[in-house]
Amino acid sequence: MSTTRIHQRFTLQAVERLKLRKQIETLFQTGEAFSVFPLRVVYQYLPERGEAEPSPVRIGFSIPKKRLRKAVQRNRVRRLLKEAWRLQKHALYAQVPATAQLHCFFIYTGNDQFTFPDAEKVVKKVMGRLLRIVNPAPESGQGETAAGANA
RNA sequence: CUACAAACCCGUGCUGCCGCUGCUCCUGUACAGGAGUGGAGGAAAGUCCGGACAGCACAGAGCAACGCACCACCUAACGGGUGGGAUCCCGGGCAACCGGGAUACAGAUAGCGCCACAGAAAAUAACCGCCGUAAAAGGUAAGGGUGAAAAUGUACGGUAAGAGCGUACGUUCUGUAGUGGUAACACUAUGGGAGGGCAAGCCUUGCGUGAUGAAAUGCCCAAUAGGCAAGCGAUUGAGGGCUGCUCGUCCGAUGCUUGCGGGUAGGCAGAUAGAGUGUUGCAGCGAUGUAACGCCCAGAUAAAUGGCAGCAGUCCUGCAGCAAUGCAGGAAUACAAAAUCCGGCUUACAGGGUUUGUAGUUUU
RNA sequence: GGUUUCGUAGUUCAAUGGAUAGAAUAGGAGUUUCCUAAACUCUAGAUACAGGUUCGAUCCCUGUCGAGACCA
Repeated sequence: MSTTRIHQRFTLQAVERLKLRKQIETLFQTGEAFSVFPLRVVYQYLPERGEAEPSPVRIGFSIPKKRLRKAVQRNRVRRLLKEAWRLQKHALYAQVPATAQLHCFFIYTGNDQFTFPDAEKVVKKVMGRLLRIVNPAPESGQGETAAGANA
């Protein structure tokens, strides 16, 4: 299966990113969200995916112009986030079932004081939340969140 | 050599690991893997101008609106640039003049409007004064304080007192002629006229502009219904054709408008070889043009060009050294990233280089 | 990517090119009250920045900076 072929490589290819306007709009209309400063994460858990979707997760990044006016600053933050996600994504990929797909969007709400260690730390925290959403522990009540995303 | 100013140029490099993306080739299965090779800027920025390009009627006329405003040249074009003229400012010089800088530099004699306070008066002037007279009426603008600005400066004549009222020399506008210059303009001669300022108040004159912008535009695929209701209209023309109005003109009947309900919104082209760029020669004071030879130099689309580490470079500081330089330290290493593409302008910018000019110091 | 509007006290708004930029509210001090509120008195506080036109600029012009709104 294609999932296993890209399993252990630290890549971030086109099929692993959110690229379709329609997918993004449904994500923002029906998805749920939580915040881990300086990120706001919008996600949606899809229990089924088509044949043309080899990746278990599709990810998107957005840095609003409100706080970071210069394009250079926004590019810098987006690239740091992409890099941190690229190096940590396999923990999540291993937990998503082969038939499901998670759509996920990161919105940056901080200022321009942002370095690569910061990005690694915050992505690690977000990863912990997403792992509980995808694979809820039996004793916790996180299962209804995934059920709500199905509707 | 140092400091300052101006113009122009540069504005990090190498290695390792992990990634993104365009093109070519190879391997297999739509897609993936491998190899090779390209992958942000001087401002890519602000969006302030000008174009290319695109469809829109042949993109047609008038008004309105908007823009520009000394002259010539450059340019695809420009509100940009180059050279020149005029005026003003600064420095030097006794002066002629020299050097540098600035200029939205058409018109105030087309008209309207405005000019606070003060002042008699702020633009068809008359308070004091002067003349005049018995007193008035009247004449007058030399002198007076105010104010940013006060009715052409000086001299002589003239007069009751005065006044461009007259004359001369000036200031300034303008006509004509001559000389120089492509021209703006300068100089000379001569005629005529005017007398406050503001046109970045309205405006007048001359010149120019079709508006809309790649979310333009064309094509393919998917989806679909020839849906329901109301209204208008069918050559006596509903409605429309991308500028605000008018005209002209064109299209126009399975048509148009409104409401309800429903569907699609994915991809390709546009889109990266061009007013391109490097070197040398020639023409020109210069902007620039031209010839030969060489080069190919981003093309993404929820949006690539990155992350981490090491070494070096440049700069600063300290120490050693006559010097070249060496050693140590430094979170000093900027401003900022394409979004159809070009030409400008403006703004931001650590540090460095070249040339020219000015000033100072040292040596010969 | 493009179009467009606007910047005045801490805040909401005024101000034909003309003296010291005005008002409400918020702030500070005081009077009143046993204390607070209300009321009254006093007080400090601003033309986004840089040039230009003009005798004189919040106003007119130019350029920056900043804040919004709109266009599928």
